[in-house]
Amino acid sequence: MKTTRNTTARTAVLEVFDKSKTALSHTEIQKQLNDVCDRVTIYRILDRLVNEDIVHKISNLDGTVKYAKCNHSHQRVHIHNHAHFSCENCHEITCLESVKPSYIMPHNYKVNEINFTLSGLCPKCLNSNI
Amino acid sequence: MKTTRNTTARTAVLEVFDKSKTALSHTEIQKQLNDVCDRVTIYRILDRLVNEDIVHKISNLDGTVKYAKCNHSHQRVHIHNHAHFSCENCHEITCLESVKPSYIMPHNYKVNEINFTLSGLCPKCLNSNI
DNA sequence: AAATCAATTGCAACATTGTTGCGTTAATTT
DNA sequence: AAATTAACGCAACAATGTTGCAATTGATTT
Repeated sequence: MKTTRNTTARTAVLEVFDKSKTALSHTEIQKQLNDVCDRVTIYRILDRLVNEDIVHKISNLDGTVKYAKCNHSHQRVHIHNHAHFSCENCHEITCLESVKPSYIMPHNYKVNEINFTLSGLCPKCLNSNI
Repeated sequence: MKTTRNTTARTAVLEVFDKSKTALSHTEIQKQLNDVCDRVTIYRILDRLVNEDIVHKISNLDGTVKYAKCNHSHQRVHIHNHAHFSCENCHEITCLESVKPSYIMPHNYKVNEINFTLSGLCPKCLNSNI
């Protein structure tokens, strides 16, 4: 079977996530890593982290893709059904762990996953900007 | 001021939308158009149609972008706050006009737009596949 | 500690998707 | 029919993501 290894690049990526309170794009991670490893390696590390359920992938409204570390230390099984907030001003994406939408589906659909993204102004920009 | 023109390419794109019951990607539209116009032209037409509120743009979970014609003939003001369903099997995206999530936001956020995408199996694949 | 094995990496090359500038074409107005 | 300018085609570019392969390195075994 495949075992996963703790490489320096992987550790560096995880450290970047720990330092950040918001979700990060591949490019943002690359800039913070400052040539620790190749561009391609970051893509592969992110793929692995997503598969291992350590990081989750967020597709934003504007087509950008970001990644955030999951905080599900206490949960056995982890479902990414929380909401994300995307700020139109500073473009930061934050997880709204507490926001879980309720909805009623038509019959004959089997829902496996939901993605709920809200956009607008985050508290920081709402206060400073107006 | 800028006026919008009814060109053959634009008409052709709108016809493709009318023929389709699901949301379409740029590539899908291009294939159906069969060299009616250039690739770039399709991008520009789609941009315009989105601006004119005739078509809405859907960013999918997997990062793909699709477009669908709005049906809001009867409404004065149109808000795209309905849900979309993305089938994991056939990859079709359909608008779930009736599904509107309810949710409670933390304070200090100003929500301007929401994107609610569900994925799983659509009725067609749910019946035929299993 | 050295050998082994496979997971991981770097590099180069490629694919896809979307954008921009500019000269030309054609839809609409007069 | 002529004038105006929105829309177009083309070429070139940019961003993002993928793939193949040889070299490297982390973990395990001897």
